[in-house]
Amino acid sequence: MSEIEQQLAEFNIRPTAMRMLVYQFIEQQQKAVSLSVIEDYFDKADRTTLYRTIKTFEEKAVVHQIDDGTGVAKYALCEPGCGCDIGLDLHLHFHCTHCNDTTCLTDHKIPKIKVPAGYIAENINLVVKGICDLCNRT
Amino acid sequence: MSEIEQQLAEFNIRPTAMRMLVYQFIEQQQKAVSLSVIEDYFDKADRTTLYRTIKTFEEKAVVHQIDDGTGVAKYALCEPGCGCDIGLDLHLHFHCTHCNDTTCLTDHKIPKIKVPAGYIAENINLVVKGICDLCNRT
DNA sequence: ACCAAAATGCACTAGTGTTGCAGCGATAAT
DNA sequence: ATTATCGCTGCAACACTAGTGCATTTTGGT
Repeated sequence: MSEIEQQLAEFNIRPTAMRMLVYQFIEQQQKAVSLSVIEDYFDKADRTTLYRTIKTFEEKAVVHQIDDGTGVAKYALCEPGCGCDIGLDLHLHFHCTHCNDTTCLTDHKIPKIKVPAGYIAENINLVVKGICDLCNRT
Repeated sequence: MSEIEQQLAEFNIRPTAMRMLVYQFIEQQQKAVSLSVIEDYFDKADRTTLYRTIKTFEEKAVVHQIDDGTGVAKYALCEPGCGCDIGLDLHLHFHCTHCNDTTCLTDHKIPKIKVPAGYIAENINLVVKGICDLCNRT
């Protein structure tokens, strides 16, 4: 039983070949990936399969969806303390307007936000836009 | 010269009938509106015209685009100190997951966010999701 | 009134997200 | 081992949003 197989099993996901490959691919990336990127990489596989694979991962809190304002959903692996398993996604994301990459800043937590009386805050999405480390140096 | 005509003139926008109507409509809303909502309201007008009207408003910093995570762009009037005129959009937005409405919380500013060394933060998008005042009371 | 420029309307394209359905393979029950 | 079942996969199709090119109309300036 491979390592990836074990990890998927922990999330109660049946470890099919496709799922293991997709998991491995997302794991290798240092950034959040969109569905189209995954499609391009696995050009043999069907769009729908990849779509549903991601949906499954999302439901089981393997990955979380990131909306960086570009209009396309991106996904990144959840990490311990990520909060995704309890429906929260309280770390912030950085979107580089130069290379268009989006990364999780897991160790930078979102500060406490006050909302007006009568409002109930359940979740927070915070995306910082700017120039990333890599683009800044070149 | 009507009041709306004057306001558009201040932004260097030629006050056509269509634009004045759209401006008036957005102004009347207490929430951010999507393009489809505007289309439904002005069912006589062409989609493209409304689309380009909004684009013009956005370029001239009359309205700002809001990405609340629903996948469709919404728009709301800019206000003094909104920051849109200098490319910043530093107030936060509230998206009600119950009624799907998104509102500007203009008087609630975004706290200072720290980013890792090497990163340059240029703009911040902060959307709080939850239950709004109105939905909470009913 | 006339002309140039801008605004409008129509047609069309592209991309993303989503669903229904049929086939196939793995798994479980007999 | 055979069969029944369930879930995964692939194909096709649809809905919606965003965007573009071009012809036509409207607008503002002279």
